Amino acid sequence: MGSLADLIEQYLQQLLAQANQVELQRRELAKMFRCVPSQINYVLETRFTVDRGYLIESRRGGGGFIRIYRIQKELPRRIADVVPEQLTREEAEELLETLAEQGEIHEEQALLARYILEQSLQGVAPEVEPLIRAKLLAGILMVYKDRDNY
Amino acid sequence: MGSLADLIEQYLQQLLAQANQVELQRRELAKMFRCVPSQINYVLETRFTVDRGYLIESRRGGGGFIRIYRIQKELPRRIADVVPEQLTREEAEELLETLAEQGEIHEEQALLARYILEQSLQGVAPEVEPLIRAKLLAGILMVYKDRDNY
DNA sequence: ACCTCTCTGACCTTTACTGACCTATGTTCA
DNA sequence: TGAACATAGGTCAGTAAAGGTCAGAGAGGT
Repeated sequence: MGSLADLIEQYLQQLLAQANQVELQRRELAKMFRCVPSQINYVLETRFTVDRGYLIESRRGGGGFIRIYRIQKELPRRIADVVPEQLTREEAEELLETLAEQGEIHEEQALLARYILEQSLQGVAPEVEPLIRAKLLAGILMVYKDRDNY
Repeated sequence: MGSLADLIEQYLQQLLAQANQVELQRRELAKMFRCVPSQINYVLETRFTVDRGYLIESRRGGGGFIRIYRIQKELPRRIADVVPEQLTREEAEELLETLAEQGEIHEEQALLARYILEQSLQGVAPEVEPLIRAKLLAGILMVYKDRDNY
């Protein structure tokens, strides 16, 4: 950790922890972190995505702004609500990352889940892999959550 | 003993004795020990495996890093002692029953494990099934035990 | 001699960051 | 009114800065 992008992300998330909507000026923020304005876009594009529960709104020209909204993703009660029927590797990755970020699971648990997925899917026929991955992950999450139903 | 890999391992373990999570830069560490960066990967792959109770996380690109987490130390060994390399369905069944009886896991956890095994092994080629079943169960047990730490 | 563990280097992928150029919006004044 | 100017943010390609992978050479022990 410690890249500029990480710092900017932290700063914004800190603001978002207080209100769940924050407005900023790209130029100002860039000046604050001594970088080019497009760096701000980079941070927004890579860190504040819809997948992770954020929405971006912006306006150009005089009095322009960028607003970040945090979508109030209420916690799904059922694991099944969060894990689709099928999952590609990348989707599973993204899901775990999101869950960890939202504090649903610990970072270590996400890592362990990744490992289990990886190990277990060795030698599985490619056409059923996404299906099995989904069921497996659902199972693992159930264990983490200790039941919650299925 | 006395190989470079051993030295690097010692160094890292020393750091891990203080905090149970350590972050490093591959290039820096390599420079420190006057070796090529991929040597660090070798050490991580051979010494800091999940079997031995470690998890690795990393990021590439500018500001990249490698993080080593230590999960509970004795746990992986104990699980490896209990779960064989391969398991038939019946053997897995029996093992779960025994573990539940001995109070190692709860009855509900055994049920859930059965469910996960069943679901996950759908469509797996028969010749690798016992292998995957074993790894999967080991992973599940690791998760069960791991969960108790949080 | 052979086997296993170490170690290296060439090549690859991912992530971060910058700068040039583009588009949209507001303001001023002939 | 509308043309020119000022002030925002957007896009994208290119470069730099990490870590990952893998085949094969080297070293040490039996």
